[in-house]
This record gives sequence, C-alpha cells and structure tokens, in this order.
Amino acid sequence: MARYQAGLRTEARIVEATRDLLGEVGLEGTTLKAICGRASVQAGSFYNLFASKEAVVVRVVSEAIAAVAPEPAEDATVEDLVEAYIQFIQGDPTLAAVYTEIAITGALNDGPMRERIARHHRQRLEIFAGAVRQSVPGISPKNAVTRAELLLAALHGLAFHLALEPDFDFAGLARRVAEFTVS
Amino acid sequence: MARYQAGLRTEARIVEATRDLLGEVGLEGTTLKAICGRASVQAGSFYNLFASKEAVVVRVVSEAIAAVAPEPAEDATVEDLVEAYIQFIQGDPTLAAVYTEIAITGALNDGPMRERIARHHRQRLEIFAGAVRQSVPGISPKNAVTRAELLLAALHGLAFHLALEPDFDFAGLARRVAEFTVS
DNA sequence: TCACAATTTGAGTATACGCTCCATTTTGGA
DNA sequence: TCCAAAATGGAGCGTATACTCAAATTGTGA
Repeated sequence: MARYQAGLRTEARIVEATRDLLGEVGLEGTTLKAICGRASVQAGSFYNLFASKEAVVVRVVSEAIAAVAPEPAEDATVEDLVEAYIQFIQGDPTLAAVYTEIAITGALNDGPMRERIARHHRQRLEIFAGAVRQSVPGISPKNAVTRAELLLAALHGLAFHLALEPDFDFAGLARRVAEFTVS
Repeated sequence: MARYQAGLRTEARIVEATRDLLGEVGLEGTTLKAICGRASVQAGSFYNLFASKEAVVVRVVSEAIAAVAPEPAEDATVEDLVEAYIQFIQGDPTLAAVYTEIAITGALNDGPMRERIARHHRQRLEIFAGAVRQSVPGISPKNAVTRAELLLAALHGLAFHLALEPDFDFAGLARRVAEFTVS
C-alpha cells in the first residue's frame, strides 16, 4: 500500500505498536484505538495502509512464526530445537499465548491464519522428526514422526502450563522431555 | 437467588442453553442475546438470576471440570486416566477448547476462574502422579511427579493439535504417551 | 383469599468496537 | 515548479455488546 517514505515509516510504527501491544496486553487489549494511540496515528491513516485491524495482527503473528523457525536447519539436534522453542516461549510469553489463542479460537478470519499455523506445525514436525532420526539411530521413520509429534505436543502443553502459572519451571521440564525423546 | 420453582426452572434452562452454545459456537458466539434466545428468557430475567454473563459461563465450565475428575480414584491406572481424558476431549471438543481459551487468555475476570483451573490442574497432577507410582514400581516420588507433569502436558498439547486439525488421531497418540510414561 | 415477595417482561442505556468519509496537507517524480 | 498520487487528521457512522429499570404478572405461604 505504502509508496512514499512517510507511508513506509508510519506502516512500520503501526506494526511495532501492534507487536508491543500483543506482547503486553494480549489480543483482547490490542484494539484499533490502542494501536493508533501508541503509533501516534489516526484511524484514517491506519486504514490508508492496512485493509483491516486483522491484517496487521496477522502480519505480526506471521513474522513471529517465521522468526522461530528461520531455516530448515538440517543438522540440528533435538536439544537444539528444544532450546530454540524455549527461547521463543520465554522471549515473549504473551505473544506466544496470543499465537495459541488464535490457533484455538480461530479468532481471526478462520481461513488464512489457521492454515498458516497448521502449515507451520507440519514444517516444525518434519524438522523435529529429522532430529529424532539423527539422535536415535535405529528408529524407524514412522516412529520418529510419532516421537516428534509427542515431543511437540508436550512442549505446547508445557507452554500452556506456563501461561497459567508464570512461576512454572518451563525450561527445566522442556529439557526433560528432550531427554525422554532421545532415550 | 431463585426461590420459587419457576425461578429454578428458568435457571436450569439458562445453564443448559449456555452449555449448548459453548459447545456449538464457542465463547465468542455465546452472547447474552444468544443465551436468552435459546433459553426463551428476556435479559431482565437473566439478570434476576445471575449477576453477570460471566457467572453462568464460569458455572458451566466449572461443572464440566468437576465432571471430568469426579473422584480421587485411588486405584486408577495411567491407562484409565488417559482414557478418561480422551473421553473428556472427544466428548465435547468445543467445550474443551473453551476451557483452554479461558485458561490461556484469562478471558473471564482473571481471578476466580483461573485459580479454579490451576487448582484443577494440581489435583489432576496429584492423581496422575499416584498412578505413575503404581505403574512404575521403582520410581522416586519426585520423578513420578515429573513424569505425570509431562504426561499431562503432552495430553494438553495433543488436545490443542486436535482443535487445530479435526482429523488428527488424538486418541491413538494419547495412548502412545501413556505407553511412554509407564515404560 | 389475599398480601407480598419472587419473577418476568421488554424497552432502553451506556459503551466500545471496527471502520468510513472527505477535506486538507505532504510528497516526490517529471 | 507543477501536480497527481499518497498520506493525514478527525469527526462520526453503524453495530453489537453487556446490562438496567420500572412496571406488570405470577407464585406461595398464611
């Protein structure tokens, strides 16, 4: 949408404001008014750059997803992947919770976002299964996928628990899951 | 609140309508108008019996929680508990998702509901740890708690995946987790 | 039967939300 | 320098929400 420098800068401000708000007050608190207020922009300017409020939220969440799995990482170990997951969750817990919320409720437009999340899951599953195959030499490909699926499920569940109890020892248990998986 | 028979009956109708709606259209679709419409009641009558919309939602979710863990079940095995969990999730997937949504977002009043869910989790954890101790004779109490924690996390994660992909083989993988846990 | 409390009604309030419209100003290529 | 396109400000629209209130009706115990 934006063509001129001014437009590009406001666009960036809006995206940043949205990311900050999602991380601080969650999806519910990230209203159009709040976004525009923090970005020092009026509603009219916002809609000159974005088709809807949903659009900017989708963009922020998509960027967060992309950031957590930057490359296929061919030779990553299970431990590496678990550490990356820990980083993602602990780096911005509220944004991680928003991700879960969107996935669960289909809060956004049902269509594109959910498909994106599902695709992201499949990609991650493949990478995790590769790492499991590498870490457990004798394992069958099918069993590796199953173990990867269980590992990911456990990590998601632990993240859920963390959202519920902020003092929860998420990292410690996540590492225990990794041990179990490669044993 | 209700003193007369008429009041008790409408109260029951409202609770039932709310439960149905949560199961069919989720938290977002369960508006006051929808509840009153399905219960054939006007808004004024609703507020004569309930302090808020939140109150009836909390009540329905609390009842659902109570139903899934009716008794301490002293001699339940890990397999029994996992089967009960499968039953809960597959019996009413949308209500299970609502439960997750409330837990994650703290959508309701922050206070009572989240504490209730956390307490419910602790109770369940204790029961699961007991079953693990029974199924894995030599295990230390501390390790049993850790394994139970991981088992529960994996089950929650699998439930999350099921919410994302309705065709997901939730039951099959849940049983695999049980095998892993007692091995 | 009767008095009074419980219940029900349904119009109405307050508020928040996402979003639109359009006059005005700014931008940057020709 | 000119001028069309882009960007901006800001009032305001439409809608949906949870919730309130006074009046009418109904149920129950005495």
